[in-house]
Amino acid sequence: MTPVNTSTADVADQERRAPGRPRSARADEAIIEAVLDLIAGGTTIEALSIESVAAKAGVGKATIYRRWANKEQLIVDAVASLKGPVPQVAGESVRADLITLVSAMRNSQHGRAGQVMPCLIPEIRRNPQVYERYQLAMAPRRQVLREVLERGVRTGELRVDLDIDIAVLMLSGPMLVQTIMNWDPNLATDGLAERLVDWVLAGIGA
Amino acid sequence: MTPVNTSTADVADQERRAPGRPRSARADEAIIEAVLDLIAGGTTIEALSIESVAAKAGVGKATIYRRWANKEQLIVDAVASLKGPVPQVAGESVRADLITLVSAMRNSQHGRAGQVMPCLIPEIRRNPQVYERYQLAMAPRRQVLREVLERGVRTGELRVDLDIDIAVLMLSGPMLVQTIMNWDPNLATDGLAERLVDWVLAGIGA
Amino acid sequence: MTPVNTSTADVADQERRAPGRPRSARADEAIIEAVLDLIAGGTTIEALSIESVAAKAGVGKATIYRRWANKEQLIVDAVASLKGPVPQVAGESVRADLITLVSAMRNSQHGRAGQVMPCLIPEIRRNPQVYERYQLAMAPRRQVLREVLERGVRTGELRVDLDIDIAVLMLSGPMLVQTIMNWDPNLATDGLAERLVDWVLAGIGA
Amino acid sequence: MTPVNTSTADVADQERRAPGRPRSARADEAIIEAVLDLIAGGTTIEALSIESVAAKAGVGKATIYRRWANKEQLIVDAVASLKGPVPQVAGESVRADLITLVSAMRNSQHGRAGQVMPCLIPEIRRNPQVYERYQLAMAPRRQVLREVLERGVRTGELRVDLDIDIAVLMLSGPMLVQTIMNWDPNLATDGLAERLVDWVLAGIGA
DNA sequence: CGTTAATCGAGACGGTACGTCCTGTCTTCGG
DNA sequence: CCGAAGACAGGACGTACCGTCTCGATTAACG
Repeated sequence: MTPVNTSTADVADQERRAPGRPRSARADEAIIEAVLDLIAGGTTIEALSIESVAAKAGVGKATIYRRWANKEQLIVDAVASLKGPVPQVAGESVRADLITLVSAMRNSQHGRAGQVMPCLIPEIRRNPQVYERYQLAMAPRRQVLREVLERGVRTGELRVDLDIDIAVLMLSGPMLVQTIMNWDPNLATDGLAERLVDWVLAGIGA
Repeated sequence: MTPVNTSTADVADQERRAPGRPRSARADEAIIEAVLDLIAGGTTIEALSIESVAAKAGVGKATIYRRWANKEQLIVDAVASLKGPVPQVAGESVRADLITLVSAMRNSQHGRAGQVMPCLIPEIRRNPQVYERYQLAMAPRRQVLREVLERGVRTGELRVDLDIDIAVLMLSGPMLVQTIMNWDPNLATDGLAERLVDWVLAGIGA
Repeated sequence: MTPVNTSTADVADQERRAPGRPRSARADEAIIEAVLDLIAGGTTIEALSIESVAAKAGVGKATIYRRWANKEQLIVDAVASLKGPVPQVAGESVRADLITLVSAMRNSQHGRAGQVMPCLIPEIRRNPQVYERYQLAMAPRRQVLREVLERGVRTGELRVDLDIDIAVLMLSGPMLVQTIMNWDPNLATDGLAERLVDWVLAGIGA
Repeated sequence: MTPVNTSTADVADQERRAPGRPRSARADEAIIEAVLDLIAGGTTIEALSIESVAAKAGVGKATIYRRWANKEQLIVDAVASLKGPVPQVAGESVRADLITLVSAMRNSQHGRAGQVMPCLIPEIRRNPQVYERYQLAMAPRRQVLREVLERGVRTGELRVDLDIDIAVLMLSGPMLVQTIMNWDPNLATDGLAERLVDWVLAGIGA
């Protein structure tokens, strides 16, 4: 109905520009920045009101609603905008690379991103659009992890019959539940990456 | 100030009953049922309004606020009410017991509980009270897992230098992220417990 | 749909009171007072916002909308509340009584009522409900005028074939257009009542 | 600041035309027509939005604001555009001429003009500019009435001590309040002009 | 005949108010 | 004292307009 989020970028492949005054890129930035500042400043995600975002960004409410249909869409976009760069690995030993990646996973949960992501979990479950967007943002990170594992199989550092999917899950899952939900309060996250990787490599059998 | 959650059950050890009309147990049940029905029926946790709960339960708003201080407390209690029994293990092989427990973890995420729990994650992070309550509910389940692992170390089925905390995290984390967030959409959860347990036992090193 | 303006006074003839907390009489007064104060304070009738009324009255917006469906209804009620008492006549000479009544018509257009009434004319024309209410408020005043004229006919001070309706219109119309619209800017309203009554009594024919 | 209402017509006496593209006369007409259509179509004057006018006229909002500073100015111009011709009198008897003029007053309140004029009363009271403009539009009509009355005094048809100002008010006021506000719902406006003129000529005294 | 400049339509901009909904508290009555 | 019912002050929602602005395109007269 309302042409929400039909930014000029989306029609960049067409020659013709939309009629009327084009949307302000400054407004886009100001709104996203306001969302992130407010959340980082301690505002709960459900206490985050569009009105406060508009006020903080120095923007009319309509300017927000012209771009995003609701709060969730806005927050998802805001979060997507602060995903740091995909972590790079040294490529020497598989163990070192895995530790790098698992540590990066922990670190990405600090700062602004870490405040916001857990709040999106209910939305991820319920809204397929949000879920898809989340998977899209995660894909390159997961791919790096897969490549390290595949390299390990090739170089003989890892078992030849390794199921990559399960291995990715085994390396990501524990660190995520620990950082996101503080799963085991007695477990420090500081040296956790090394311990996890070593145990995963060795297994726990006798 | 307001005697929130001072239900008759909490003062059952006292001889003296409170004066006046006792609280209706039917109201308690109706309210909890209304919350669970609404959430299972697709209502977002932040879209869940006390007014709709009161209407669905056929109860006045004050009757709810007399028992719970706010929405979160109510939801936590509602969720706590549907925790199934702590899973029992056969006690024969460690591997079989672990599979039983990890599968139980998956199954508990189906039905109404599975709909509700992920919605609490933001609350768990923010509200220490909710977090404590959640840990309390999880403790017996985790304890069963620990005991199985400890038994495995004693019987020699598991390595003697096993770090129980890490092992618990490695067994719980992957299953949780997969069931709660649908972490890897290409990964079926059906035989996942066996595969996870086997990989954890064996490790992925060459 | 919403039970607007179903105040307790309207069901006073019924024995049974409405369930729930009764509406606050203090809120009623505060709202009406706020409207009148704002208008008297120079606020245009179309610039008068429900939000400003609520703020001035120290009342939630919902408390206003619970009683009045829209701004016009509210203003009409506010105006109706400040209609002064129906003017009393001495009853000696018809001329003196007519002057009293026509002067009262002028005076009622001063102060707060005079600021508001003209603003309602568009509404009076368009909204039958508002029109009816206006006629109701005017009826007793018009009745007094009719009675003076009828008495004049009986006592022989006025012509026996006098058309009362036309006479009322002739006495009211000129004063109203002059006070409401400032019809003739060169015409003072000070001694106007006497001049009008005398000319009406005498006619302008040779 | 903004050159509002500096239409080409206003500078017609200057030799030099303004540089750039001249204003579109079609836009002027379309805007005025849109205003009148909307008001005649039942839109309240305060519900009349510039946006709806622009949409109906197929014109940009700026094209309206370039010509009129605000809504009131626009409406006043729109109303002024539909004033009919000043009524002409036969010049035979004063009574017949007065009836003609008073009837004309009634007729001018039918059609679009009659729908619009009452809506301006609040504006007339508040805005001196609007009031002046209104008086200007009324002046020629009032002048015709004055001339008939003065002629009546000269020819002896009216009393020599007639106060023309009061007489004009007495002839205009009743008809206006009756047609504009439907002052007395039991009074038909059909033969009203004759009855009013006759009563005014005769007076109501014994 | 190309420049210049004000116009056009369209529509985004920062705001304000709308009327609705919900929050957590309160105030009434009857059980 | 508890129950339902519902009013209370407050505040966010998403919509509609306000009056201003910025676009690319159009349209004359001037040079």
